[in-house]
Amino acid sequence: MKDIAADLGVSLMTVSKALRSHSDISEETRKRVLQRARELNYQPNWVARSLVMRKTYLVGLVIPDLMHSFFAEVATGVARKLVPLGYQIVISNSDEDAAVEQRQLELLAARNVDGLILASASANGRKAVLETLRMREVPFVLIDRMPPGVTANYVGSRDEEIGQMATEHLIDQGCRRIGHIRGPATPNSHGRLRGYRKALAAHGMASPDEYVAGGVRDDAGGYSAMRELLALENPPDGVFGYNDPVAAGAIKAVLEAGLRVPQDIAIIGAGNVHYSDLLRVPLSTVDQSSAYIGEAAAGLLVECMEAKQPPEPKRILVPPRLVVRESSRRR
Amino acid sequence: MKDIAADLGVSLMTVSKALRSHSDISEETRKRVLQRARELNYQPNWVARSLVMRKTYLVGLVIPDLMHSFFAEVATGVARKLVPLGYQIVISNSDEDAAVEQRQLELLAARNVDGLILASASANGRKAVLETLRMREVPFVLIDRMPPGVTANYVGSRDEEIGQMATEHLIDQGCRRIGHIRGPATPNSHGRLRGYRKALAAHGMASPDEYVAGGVRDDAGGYSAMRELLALENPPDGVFGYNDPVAAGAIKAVLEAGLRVPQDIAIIGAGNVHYSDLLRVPLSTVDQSSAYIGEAAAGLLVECMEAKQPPEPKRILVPPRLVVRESSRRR
DNA sequence: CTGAAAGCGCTAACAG
DNA sequence: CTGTTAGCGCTTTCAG
Repeated sequence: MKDIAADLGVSLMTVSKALRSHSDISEETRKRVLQRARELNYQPNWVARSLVMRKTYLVGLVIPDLMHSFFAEVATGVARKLVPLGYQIVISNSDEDAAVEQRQLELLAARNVDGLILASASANGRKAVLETLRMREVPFVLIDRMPPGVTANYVGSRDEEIGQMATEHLIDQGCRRIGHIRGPATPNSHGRLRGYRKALAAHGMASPDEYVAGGVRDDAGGYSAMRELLALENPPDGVFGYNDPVAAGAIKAVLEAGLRVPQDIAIIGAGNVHYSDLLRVPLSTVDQSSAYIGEAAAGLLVECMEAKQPPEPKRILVPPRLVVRESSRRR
Repeated sequence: MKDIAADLGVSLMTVSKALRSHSDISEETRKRVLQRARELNYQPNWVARSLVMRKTYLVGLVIPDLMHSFFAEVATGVARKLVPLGYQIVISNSDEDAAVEQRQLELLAARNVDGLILASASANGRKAVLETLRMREVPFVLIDRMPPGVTANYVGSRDEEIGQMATEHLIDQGCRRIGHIRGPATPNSHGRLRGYRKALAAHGMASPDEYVAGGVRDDAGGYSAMRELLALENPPDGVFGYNDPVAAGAIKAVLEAGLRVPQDIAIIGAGNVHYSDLLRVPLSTVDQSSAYIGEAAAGLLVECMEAKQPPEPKRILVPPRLVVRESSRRR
């Protein structure tokens, strides 16, 4: 900028204003400045600009696992919304580790990101994380995981409804002994479990404790949990898996045991990961609009970032949608 | 910082040095400063620090598609290497669009990222992108896609070897009419095709043009390309798909046609996406160590960022590894 | 061991 | 319409 100013014999301020098409600069000077800037291949220094403007156009996205198709989709949705507005995304993999997450959040805050989207790994109770953010007055939106008893912006799915929908569907397909492979000890997992129980109760069906296995989140976990279920005296004839990877692992176990899906055991998952259709048996699932969750969270965040006063926290719950494929189709 | 200094009756400089455990500060003052900093919940402002230090601890990662399991793995590898060193990652989805990519790169440069890792969407010929980076003197490492005729840091896989390995394997399994579903017009795709041809030639087998279909990169593309192959008078009995999604789509088409995999048609892909084992028929593949590619690229980048003089460009080619699963096991 | 001065590259506020 | 002054929050340099 200094160079441009010197070359043109104008002041630094004139250049600064011209470059940002500020109103009070004559058309002609502006053109000259822009011209020279192009010649010198000048690009404004965003670090300096951020410092004085107190705005970095950086948004932090903290998720537990990039490789999980759900979060990759969320990230894509977030980007789709934010990039056209000039923001860039700093991504952090917390690896399901609360300590890592905490450190990353502090770093992001120290970097003065304009906002944060967080799928917290420490969702189970620990609220310290959120305190930090509030103290620093960084606008933030939680996704997917909502620590109990906090009020904050949140975008997620209706877990109880997911569990109910999946279980109802299995009942509908004629399953009489329905099992569940549950997720890790998180609110999501509890919600889906609750939905599962509720649906069974509504139909006057039993839900023996031994039919609920797991506490897992990936295909390896689903595989071994399913093996436990298969070892029961009277194994289930329908299983609702916490998520699609778990359900996929379950299918693998069933087939390995020489049984058929869905004829002997019907299986349904949740999440509609993009490769569900390509699995051993195309997997029925409850879709939770992952990309849309990302977009909605980003939209909410933009509102917060643009508002002078922090607006009232909002909750957006995306309704689930049943996707029936071969793994549960019995009639 | 000003507050801490005032509270303690020392100068701003003393605080600054104490906080960074600079050597020439008495143990005692340091402790007092640290103490007060904790009380006030002080966090250094990285924007200001970046401005004066000319170092942001930000690394840009530009990839064509986060949802593609390969790039998600690469990103994970990059993070695993860089985060412990205090860097954070700004991620950019170019969506396979050269213009978007160009704009994002310029933004990242303007942000003064310390380095860049780039899987370029404009790999086919256009070198303008790289010129930009060199002009700005941002250290960068290319991954996965190498524009022809440039010398730059590069980490990727040996595509020709991948093609050869896959094809040899099919030959080995007794396939006599081997087809290929090729990828889009990129160096990678050409390399794999070349490897395919080379392997056939080495065994004195024909590679009729009609056996090479596609120009696709995802499962939908693989599906329709396979249907073309199946419509031939004398369809192949073994198919090498450009990547795993393509191969998975091909399997779907074969099964739908009432044929068996691998008995009627053996299929192999490349990339070893993490769900390969869960597909309709567990998919044989050529592993290209995606996460390792990310780590290696990050390592190379760190070298460049830390060097005073830009070091000689290096090329790292990760050797492929055959992973045999059911989709190609015929004996 | 401590601090005063200068400046990173830029912009907001106001004066000409 | 243009320019001057001050300062964003921090660090480097060098003098006490």
